[in-house]
Amino acid sequence: MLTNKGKYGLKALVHLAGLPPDATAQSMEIATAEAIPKKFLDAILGDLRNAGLVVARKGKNGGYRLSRPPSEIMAGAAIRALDGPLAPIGCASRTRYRPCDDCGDVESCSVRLLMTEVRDLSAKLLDGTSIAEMRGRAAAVIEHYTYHI
Amino acid sequence: MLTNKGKYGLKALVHLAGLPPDATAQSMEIATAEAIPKKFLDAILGDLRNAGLVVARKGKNGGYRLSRPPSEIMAGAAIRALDGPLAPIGCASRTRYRPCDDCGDVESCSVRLLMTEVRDLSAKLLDGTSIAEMRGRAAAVIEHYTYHI
DNA sequence: CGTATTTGCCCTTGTTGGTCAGCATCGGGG
DNA sequence: CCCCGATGCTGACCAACAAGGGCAAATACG
Repeated sequence: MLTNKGKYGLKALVHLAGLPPDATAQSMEIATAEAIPKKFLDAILGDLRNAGLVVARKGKNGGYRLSRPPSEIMAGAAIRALDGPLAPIGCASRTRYRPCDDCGDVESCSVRLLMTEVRDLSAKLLDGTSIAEMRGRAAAVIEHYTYHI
Repeated sequence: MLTNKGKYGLKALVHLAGLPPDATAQSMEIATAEAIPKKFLDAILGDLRNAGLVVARKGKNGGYRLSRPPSEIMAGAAIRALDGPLAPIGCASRTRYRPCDDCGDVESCSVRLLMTEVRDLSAKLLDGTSIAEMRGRAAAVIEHYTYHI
């Protein structure tokens, strides 16, 4: 599941990707533009900073910017930083495997076998899609509208 | 995310799929065999009954059995009955669409576009995998072990 | 140097998932 | 016909997510 935390975080990253390079946006600006509760966004941007995806500058004219070009920041990395593993269940995670205490034989657990397939499909997509691509696709939809008014 | 509810429910269905046709298993038997808290399992089997996936019989020699052959019960249906929509976020669900109140334009929301892809991949897999297939794959792993002792 | 501004951190409050305990209810068999 | 054995239902309790308020810390600018 994608929690509100993950959703807001992705939106904030896409917002930052729309800024000119090396420009910063303040949390208040992002919060109003994306309709995100400001306090919650503060905590989220803090996590993204700890994960090394954004850099923050305090004081006047401070704010946040992406730590790398948006084409090098993958959606999967952001979701992992905010919501934890991509796998629908801990025992199906490859980055943060945690066995269920209720499976007798982990290797032959029918649920785990299926959920591992779900995880692999999701991870392939999310780790292969960058923030720049997310922004590009949304812009393409807008353009499609404009052409068909 | 797959909650414990969904995980336990799938395990219970796979357990029932292993019984001879028209045989019933009591919740206590399933709970001990699959290491599931009994009371929680009672509620889960109740939901699966309300969803029409299992049928229950009360009284002596009562218990639960699948309502249809296990090849006709899809994992996706069980997860939807227990954990809700397969989509990672409500606005990306096709069966139970719910708009986020924070997206201005739903159609061009970058998060929704990406999560719709995740949902489609997951749904294709989960709605295409039956309880019988889940059981079969787990059995195949066991067999693989036996051959390589 | 000091002050306004903005991030960074802690503590509190409501909502949801997970679990347990007990009581109500139904149904078959002696 | 009634009683044992099973499902079914309600309420209580604890942990995690969601969100908000207040305060400390850092930094650019006058």
